[in-house]
Amino acid sequence: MSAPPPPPRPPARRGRGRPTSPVLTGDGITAEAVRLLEERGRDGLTMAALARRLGVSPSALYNHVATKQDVLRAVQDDVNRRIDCSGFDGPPWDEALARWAWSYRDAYARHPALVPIIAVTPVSSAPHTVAMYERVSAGLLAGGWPAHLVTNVVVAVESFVLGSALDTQSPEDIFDPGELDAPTVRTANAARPGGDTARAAFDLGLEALLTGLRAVLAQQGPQEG
Amino acid sequence: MSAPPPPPRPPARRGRGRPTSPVLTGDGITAEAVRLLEERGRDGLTMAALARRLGVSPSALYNHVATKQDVLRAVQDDVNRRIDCSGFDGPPWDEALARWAWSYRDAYARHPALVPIIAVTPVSSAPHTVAMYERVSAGLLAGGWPAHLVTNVVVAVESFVLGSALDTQSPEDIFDPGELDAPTVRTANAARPGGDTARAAFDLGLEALLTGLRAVLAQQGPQEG
DNA sequence: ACCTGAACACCGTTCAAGT
DNA sequence: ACCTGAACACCGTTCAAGT
Repeated sequence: MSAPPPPPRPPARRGRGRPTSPVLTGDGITAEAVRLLEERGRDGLTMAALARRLGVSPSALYNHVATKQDVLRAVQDDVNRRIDCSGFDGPPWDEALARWAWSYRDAYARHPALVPIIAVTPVSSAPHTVAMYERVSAGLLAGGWPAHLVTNVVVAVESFVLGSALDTQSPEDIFDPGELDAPTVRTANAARPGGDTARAAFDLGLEALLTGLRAVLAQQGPQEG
Repeated sequence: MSAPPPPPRPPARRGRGRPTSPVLTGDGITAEAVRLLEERGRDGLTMAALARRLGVSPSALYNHVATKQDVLRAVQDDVNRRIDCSGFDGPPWDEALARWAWSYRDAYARHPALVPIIAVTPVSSAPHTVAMYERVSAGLLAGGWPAHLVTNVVVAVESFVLGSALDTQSPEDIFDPGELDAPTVRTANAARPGGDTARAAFDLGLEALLTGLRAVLAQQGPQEG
């Protein structure tokens, strides 16, 4: 058998004979990866799929990123950039924290695949992520929190937010015991109001968490400003 | 080239000529999967690795499980079985909830790969998981919580627990801004006490959450018992 | 410097063939 | 009924070769 003719190629984007601007850039890869993740989900974001949408061969990506993990980190930073930290510029810390938490949850509800990554990824190469933490930390400090508790407050709220973001993905019947014997679970399910149940649970938990944090802060006594 | 001789095989576990008890069982696969996950982590749990440790070819597993997701679900239920719900048999609901939350967090800190799974997996084929929810729900109801809030309380605490379990996997320097400009983040990092920082954040958050939940319950007024 | 195409060492899963 | 071994359609990544 002779080799089949090469398949038709997408329109050439490169110049001929002389160096031109590169087809790919790091930012272009990140932007396309965000779209791909939103459209096709975690399993849809493959290096091959990403390359195809960029009109390039998979190996070309490796001139711009070292690994797929790199791409995910960049996507992450891009998502974090859009989280609303504006509350920390004026309103009281608890109100600001609530606004931040809602925005944070909504962002990761759209990108649940990123949850296991942010929990583990160092922040040092993610400028927008660092900027977010800077604003949140400054707001808490200005709100009267002692410096030694600031990071723990951030981590506690963040843990609740990320867990809640995962919960938004759960199917409606997740607590249906099926054939199994669980009368109280059935009772609680039946009594739970319909609608956006993940939202109701987040609302309850966030209110409780903030109430408790206010109590903790009140026990600390006034801080130096 | 002639085919190379077959490699030496592990000691035969099967009888000859007559039907014997099968090499594999669903429970045996689950138990080995738990060990593999603990020893080699998420990426170490492959169907091929699982089969090798069971002395069997990968395709043999598919006589007992439909997909790898099945294996993960069974592992999950096995992990949930060991979570401590004993508090709900006597102590007040808030104390019981705290004990449950700590035990739950510790279990998933050992199995962070399962976190994205439990958040999304229906409970109907997981008997130990249902039994856990049954005890927790009954304890909250007995503790005075109105039925329509029970599931939301469970989900809120669970979200915090699972997010915190992921946080236990974060590297020590996760908040180090590196070259980036983030003075308040630096201040907060420096003031944060060393030791088990994930534990300190969980402790703070859980205390706050429980304080807030007590306040929510107090507003509800007494319930029918 | 940046891209292509072939290749490598894996995945999870299917299926005909054996006993 | 339950296992083997070959095969399939993928992965992420590397690398020599081209311009």
